[in-house]
Amino acid sequence: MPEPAPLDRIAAALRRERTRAGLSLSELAKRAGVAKSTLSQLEGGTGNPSVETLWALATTLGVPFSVLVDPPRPAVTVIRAGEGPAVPSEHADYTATLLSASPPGARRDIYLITAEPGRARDSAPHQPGTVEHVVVSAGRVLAGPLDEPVELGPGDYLSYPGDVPHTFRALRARASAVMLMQHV
Amino acid sequence: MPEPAPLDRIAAALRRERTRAGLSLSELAKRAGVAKSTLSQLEGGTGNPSVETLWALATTLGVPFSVLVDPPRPAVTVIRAGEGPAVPSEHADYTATLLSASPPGARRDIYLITAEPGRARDSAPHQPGTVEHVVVSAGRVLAGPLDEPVELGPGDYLSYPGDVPHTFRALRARASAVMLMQHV
DNA sequence: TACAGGCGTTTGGCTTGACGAACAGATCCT
DNA sequence: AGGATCTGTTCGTCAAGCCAAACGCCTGTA
Repeated sequence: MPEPAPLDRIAAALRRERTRAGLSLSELAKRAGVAKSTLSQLEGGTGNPSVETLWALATTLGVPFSVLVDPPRPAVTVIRAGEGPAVPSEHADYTATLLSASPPGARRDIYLITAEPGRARDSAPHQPGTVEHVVVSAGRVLAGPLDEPVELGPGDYLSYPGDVPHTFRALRARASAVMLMQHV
Repeated sequence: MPEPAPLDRIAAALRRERTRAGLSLSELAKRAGVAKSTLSQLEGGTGNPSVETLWALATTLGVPFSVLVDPPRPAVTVIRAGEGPAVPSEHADYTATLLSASPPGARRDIYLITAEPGRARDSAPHQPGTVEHVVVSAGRVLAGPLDEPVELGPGDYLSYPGDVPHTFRALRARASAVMLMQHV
């Protein structure tokens, strides 16, 4: 056994989301098409629901599936321009700063990219299913898959598969962009 | 019944992730502590796994739980500055453009925010567990939880819980920012 | 050819989740 | 008081998930 399933977290999440929706146990069970005995046991921490059951509950609660299995947690974080961990790069005229690393379950990283005009910054394919999102803040850039890059200006948005070779390059003047790297 | 559970998606995801990991069905079943007959049926689309079973498979595959229940998808998308669906707002000097809506499973939206100086744009709490990430592109803004907002300049990054009242306000001059709204 | 060892499938039995009904407690109304 | 109608719980039955073992298929090797 690699790791125990979070059955008690599911129980807690179910109670939490149900009360938030203002539903009684009976009502939720009825709407979801689940026996209220089943739901009662689940909220009690007893039981190991099938995907079908949990899916029905999640959809009628209007919450994504993983809310019921993944833990919560937030906080306020500020990273000032120029601060934050810089990602190593081959050449100095390109910097990527990691603003928010993928917490388990969120599967995405947020970077601030700044690049001087000149050499392109080509990237090897990432994990299959990875998608990158770019919003340009300043300057003009050429970005996207190596075989069909797109020219972007301030405010432009681009998303493309990250599991193929892709590029990022500042045109004319220094450029900056926010990049969201989304792992499947 | 509110909606059929994505049992065939789970089947497909299992096959996909397993082959990506370079594991045989037998090997994965062995490592996960699951009978290979069970896994075989699951990958065949037959069956309705319990949370325990699916959890064991997900963790040994090293992927988050929701990868197995939510769909994939990529593509190249460009939204030029000023285009894209604008989110309705109370007052006209604040615009939020939806760049990438949360595909089921990714649970995050990407917005481009522009605001004129003046009235603050306060938001009511979102779904519990929501986290917002802001990277300022231009101008100076005051953003964050209503009771402890933070002043930000170009390149600054801020993240804060979205499930409490929060605000966004341009100081002095027009400001723009990229906002990632991450649902749990 | 024969055999060993990998693969993914199908089969029978045990275990257990899901269901409906019966249950006790709490309001509320007559 | 006595229904009436909620709440959430527990119990017995049935269906189904899970497991181990046996099976057929293919590949490499003696």
